Amino acid sequence: MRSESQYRKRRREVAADLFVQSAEAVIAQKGYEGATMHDIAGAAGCAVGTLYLYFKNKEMLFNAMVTRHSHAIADQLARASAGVSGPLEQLRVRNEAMIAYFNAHREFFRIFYAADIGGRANIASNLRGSAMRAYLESKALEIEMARKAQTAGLIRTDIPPEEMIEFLHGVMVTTLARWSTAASIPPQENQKRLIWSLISGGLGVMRRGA
Amino acid sequence: MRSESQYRKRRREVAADLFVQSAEAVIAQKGYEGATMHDIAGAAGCAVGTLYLYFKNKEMLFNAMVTRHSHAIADQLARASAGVSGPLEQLRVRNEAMIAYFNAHREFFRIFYAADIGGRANIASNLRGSAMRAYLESKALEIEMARKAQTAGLIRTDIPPEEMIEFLHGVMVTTLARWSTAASIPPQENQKRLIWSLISGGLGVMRRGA
Amino acid sequence: MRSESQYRKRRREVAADLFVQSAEAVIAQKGYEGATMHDIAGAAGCAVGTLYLYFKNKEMLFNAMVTRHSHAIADQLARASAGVSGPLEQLRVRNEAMIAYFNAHREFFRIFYAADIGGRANIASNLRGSAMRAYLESKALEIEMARKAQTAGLIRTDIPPEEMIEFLHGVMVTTLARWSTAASIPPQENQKRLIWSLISGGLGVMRRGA
Amino acid sequence: MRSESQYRKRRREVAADLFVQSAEAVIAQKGYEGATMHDIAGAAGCAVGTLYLYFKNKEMLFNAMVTRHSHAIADQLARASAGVSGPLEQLRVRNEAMIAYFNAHREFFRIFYAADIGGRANIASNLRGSAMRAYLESKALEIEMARKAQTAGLIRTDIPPEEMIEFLHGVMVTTLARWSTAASIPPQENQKRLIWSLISGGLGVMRRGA
DNA sequence: CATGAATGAGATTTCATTCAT
DNA sequence: AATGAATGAAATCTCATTCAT
Repeated sequence: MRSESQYRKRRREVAADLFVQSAEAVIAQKGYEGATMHDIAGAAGCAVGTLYLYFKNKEMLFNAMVTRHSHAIADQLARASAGVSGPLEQLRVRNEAMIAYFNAHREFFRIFYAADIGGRANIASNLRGSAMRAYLESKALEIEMARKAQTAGLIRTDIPPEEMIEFLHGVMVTTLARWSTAASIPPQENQKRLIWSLISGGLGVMRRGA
Repeated sequence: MRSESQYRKRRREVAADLFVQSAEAVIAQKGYEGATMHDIAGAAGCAVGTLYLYFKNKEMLFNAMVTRHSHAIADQLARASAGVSGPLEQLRVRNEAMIAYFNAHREFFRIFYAADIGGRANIASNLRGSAMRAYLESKALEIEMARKAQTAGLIRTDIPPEEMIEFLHGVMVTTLARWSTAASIPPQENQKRLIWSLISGGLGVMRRGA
Repeated sequence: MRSESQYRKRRREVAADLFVQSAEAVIAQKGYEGATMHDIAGAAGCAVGTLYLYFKNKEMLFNAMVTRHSHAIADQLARASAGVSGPLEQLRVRNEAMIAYFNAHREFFRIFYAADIGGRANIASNLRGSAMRAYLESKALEIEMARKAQTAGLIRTDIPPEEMIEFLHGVMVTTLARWSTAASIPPQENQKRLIWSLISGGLGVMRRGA
Repeated sequence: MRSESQYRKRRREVAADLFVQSAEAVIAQKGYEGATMHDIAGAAGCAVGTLYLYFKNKEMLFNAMVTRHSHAIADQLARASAGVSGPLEQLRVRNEAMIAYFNAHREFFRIFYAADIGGRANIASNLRGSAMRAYLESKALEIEMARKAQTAGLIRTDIPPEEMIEFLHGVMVTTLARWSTAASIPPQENQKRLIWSLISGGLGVMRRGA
């Protein structure tokens, strides 16, 4: 009885995952509005009606997609910075983990940034669920890291930590977004080095007296 | 005859401008797909059919919108950096001009970044017209400035100038985008100082030996 | 300007009427759920989208249909009983007017009784607008007539006037409903005589002593 | 073997009854089209597929529902009038039996009258099975009773017995239908008295000379 | 017998676009 | 030039029915 139910649950989970991935592929290519439920069903190899057995409507399917990635990313970042000491070093490895995740799920990023940055209110507003919570918690954590790094004299102190984290995300996001649509991409190690280098020192404007 | 034609052309231009602005307002609020031609006509105070006298279809109306801003921005940036000497200083004033433009046309930015960064292939691909050309020329100009700044020893040299300009744009874009949806925004002078400060020095990571 | 607007309004009214009539014909044949918007558009000789220019949705089209008839019936009955004196006589002519209306709009009746008597809560509940108001006012008027007829010693007094009017409606309704689906119908004068005869005296059960 | 089969048959009968009752409850609340097979299965505590083991499709389930009640009603009426002598008295007790049945199965009535009176052609037409036969036989019986009552001088003779029976049914049906949706209902004895009183004498219009 | 996941035809509704006035 | 009524393709979502387990 119990194991039967467990089996069912598992099967359902696997199927839902498949549908989310198909949706991802289609939406990445055609955009949210451009992707029809028929397209998605076609990509998943099922009938339209089947999608509605797993997701109440198109929006919920989209939400499920974002939620899954949000949680996965939060997990990855937490795992990456777990064994690391030093707030700046933590920020760095989190950044690298993010880049690694990006390289594994490039399609998702075009969608996410579209929704995140310019997004239509309706869609963006629906991220407020657990996905948004995970995102905000993750960000709060990093702001705390930045603050500690400032206190420890590891980074400049003339800019509030909130702005620093936003800056850090911004650099990563735009760079990844650019790569997500690019024909060729530098190897992952170079990506990490370049992005972190820019985050660390920006244009590296020389002091006049130097 | 000629002046008659000129007058006509001018009138047409003015009307088209009105429509583009109306479209901008509506699209900023409802997104590209969410904005109907009826909405836009309503906002402009004309009938739907009239829009089609000025733009072949919805996409061309969108294109016109982007094109106008692209050219306006290119103009503003060129004008700003005209009387300035020194490549780094030129980059800085261009950056400030961009921020000024943003503050004057905040609505447009949400649309543009959505289309530019994560955007639907269909729309993004349509930017290839004169808008894209203006954008690319402007970017090429700035890359050249960065290269000169490197040669002049004004900025670090371990990163190719192309990446530097992308970085510069990225920081500006994400910051402006964040502000474009924010409830309250810092005064323009602070915006300029903060953004340039981050672009110049990033997190300002301290050298160990220092 | 004014006359232009008047003309438009009139045209709209006429078109809406046509659509309502088409809807009526189709719904009478296939029932509310069975009648598709495509069917109705087909019957009206227009495209589906056109229906939505006149009615917000299927339900509002149905509502418009009922409302129009409700008002028309109330008008007819009021007109019929206007020049008549004597409460019982008034009830009789109203009854005849109803029968006349039925003969002119037989299709509508099958729909109305379905909605009125057994109807799905959703649809019935939407009759609460002006249609329901007209219906209830008309009924209240008749109850008052029945009361007066009792006071005047024209009809029996052992049954409350409310029940009498419900009875009167019931007899008329079921008889008309039966005829509305029947292959052949008695001539209108016979209809009136038969219905009123039954309403007046029922089965005419003889008193035992008689 | 035989008893085994008997047992099976009996079990099947019981299950079918349960399903019909569940369908009744759901349809009464949501209407025929509004009630989904899932709803009904849910109400019955079985899976959708199971319903299809007992009824070929939704329509047959509906038919089974009507058929069962038709037969039950016919039985009740026959039983009620069995020990009664006098055609008019038979009609009266049958009427009372009907009212009793109604009070025991109020939900069913809203459904039945909807289908019977205004009903969708598709459903109404499907009553032609044994349900319709039972109904028509019952009606024929009552027409014969009315004819006898006329011959015996118990009721008026100026109206054909067929019309009288239709009238009798009409009064009962509309009154019961009204009560089936009403918030409060008079006690059953009063129901019987009121309905029969109206059937017997209608409005009781006084002869002028009286 | 029972199950319920899967199917896909079909219904409602929207909206870019056209064209007669 | 301007209008806005009309169009109809296409999208979302529902639900009766089937069938492998």
